[in-house]
Amino acid sequence: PLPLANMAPLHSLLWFRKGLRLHDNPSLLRAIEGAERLHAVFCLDPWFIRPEAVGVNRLSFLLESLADLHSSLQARGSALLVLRGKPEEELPRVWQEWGVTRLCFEVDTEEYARTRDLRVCELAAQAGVDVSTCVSHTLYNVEQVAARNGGSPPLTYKAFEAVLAKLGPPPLPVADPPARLPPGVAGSEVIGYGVPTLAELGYPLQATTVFKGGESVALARLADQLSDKGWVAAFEKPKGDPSAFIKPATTVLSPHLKFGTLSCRLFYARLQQILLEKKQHTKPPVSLVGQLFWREFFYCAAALTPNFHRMEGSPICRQIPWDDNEEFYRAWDEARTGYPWIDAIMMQLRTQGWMHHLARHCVACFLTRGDLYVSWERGRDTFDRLLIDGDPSINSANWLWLSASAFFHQFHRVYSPITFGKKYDPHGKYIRHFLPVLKDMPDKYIYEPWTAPPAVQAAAKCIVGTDYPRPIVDHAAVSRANMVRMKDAYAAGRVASAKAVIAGAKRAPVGGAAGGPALKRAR
DNA sequence: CTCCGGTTGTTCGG
DNA sequence: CCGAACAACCGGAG
Repeated sequence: PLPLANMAPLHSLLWFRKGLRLHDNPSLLRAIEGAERLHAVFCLDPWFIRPEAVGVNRLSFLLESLADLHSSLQARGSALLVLRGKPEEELPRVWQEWGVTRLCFEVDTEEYARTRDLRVCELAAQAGVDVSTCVSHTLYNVEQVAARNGGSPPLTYKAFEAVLAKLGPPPLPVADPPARLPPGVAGSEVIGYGVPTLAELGYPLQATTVFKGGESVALARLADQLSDKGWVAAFEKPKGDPSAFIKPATTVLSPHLKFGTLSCRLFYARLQQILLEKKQHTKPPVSLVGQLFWREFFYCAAALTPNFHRMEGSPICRQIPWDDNEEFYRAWDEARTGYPWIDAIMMQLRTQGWMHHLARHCVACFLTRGDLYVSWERGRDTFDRLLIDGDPSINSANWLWLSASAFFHQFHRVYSPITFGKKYDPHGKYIRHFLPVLKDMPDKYIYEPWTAPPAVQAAAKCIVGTDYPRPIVDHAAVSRANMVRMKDAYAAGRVASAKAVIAGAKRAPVGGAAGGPALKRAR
């Protein structure tokens, strides 16, 4: 005889967070297994829904994604109900109101999400609601990756690739959901659960980005990007043109991967299909598959490294005494450093919420070790707010990289805010587009307008110091000085870690005393 | 300990 | 367009 509990009608609550799609959605399949009712919800958490945390472009992308998800669910006889409030309060309310017996959601490894989900799971346990989670935001389970690396996340891409080789290919996408989904709440019960407008959420301005959210858009973009198989096979990330803005040099699928409107496993599977047909193709780390692996590498490191998002207390972050220079930070943030290449990139960030990877490198290097010597955490926060693909793990990881705080340590390789962009865009089309005040500056001075003779500035209707700022620092001088400061900071770190090793050896003289190879350097 | 390789630097000389 | 010098870091392999 079946236990009585199994006889109770199964009412599933599918909680969307990332993973805003119907394709390759194992949590959705889990939720409908034997379910009499399915309630699909998204919760607008006030923690995120504030302009200081999430800019209008990313929020707009999210709302478009929710609307698209809702219409796809509607086409299957279901609906997306948008809750407003803290998940820890809203979910218990609806699972009581709707008689929910099972809660399904996708694993999210982000710091905030882990704490939130742990709390929600506790509340579910108290309420007698079963919880079921699936890994589908990443190719692999990050815990398994770390386990196969001896219990800690790999710190180099090479080591990471070696672990993936041991794990074998990632899971294939799961089947699409059926054409009809179980019913949820209906009629007057759904009133107040629609997708809100920006204004309703306290965002007075409309989005300015050209990039749109939603699973439909993501799948169309994927198909479009993969239609040129030669391009896919020849893709080499560092060879892209960061100044291309009409037709970007990369796929711009990152916001869709961030929100899960595109499954990384579907993307991976489609890439593999194409590469099988091609005799020769590029490989990780520079290929498109390599880009998915970078994403995975950074998710893994972020999920399993304590204090990953901070310098203090991080075991992998170099301790660097950055300058607390508010004016420098604000000039960078507000696109008024006086270096057109840098300011144009920051304007692209503000208007589109997306820049080419190498463009991000230039402004990140400039803010930190290259020129302004401001902490990577400040720049990270700006990116986190304004990028449409802003994802804490990947964002912090890249800032750690560019500031030579972790993963990358060749701090004497500094991007020039003048010559780097010039290589790709000698006429400054990119600068002229994002900084219209410079549109009539002659090519010769477009990257260094302060060197233009006064008559030239007057003719271009752009007087440096009045219409466009003078350079905030002398790049040649400060970058040289900063390299010395970085060298000193690294040296101080080595001294500190040597002391830590000695102290550790004194504390634990038993066991592997001779040489102590097990002792990890603490920085 | 040494040595090697590291997604994406710049500048100069040819 | 290409290689070398520049100045020199790290983690990981051996």
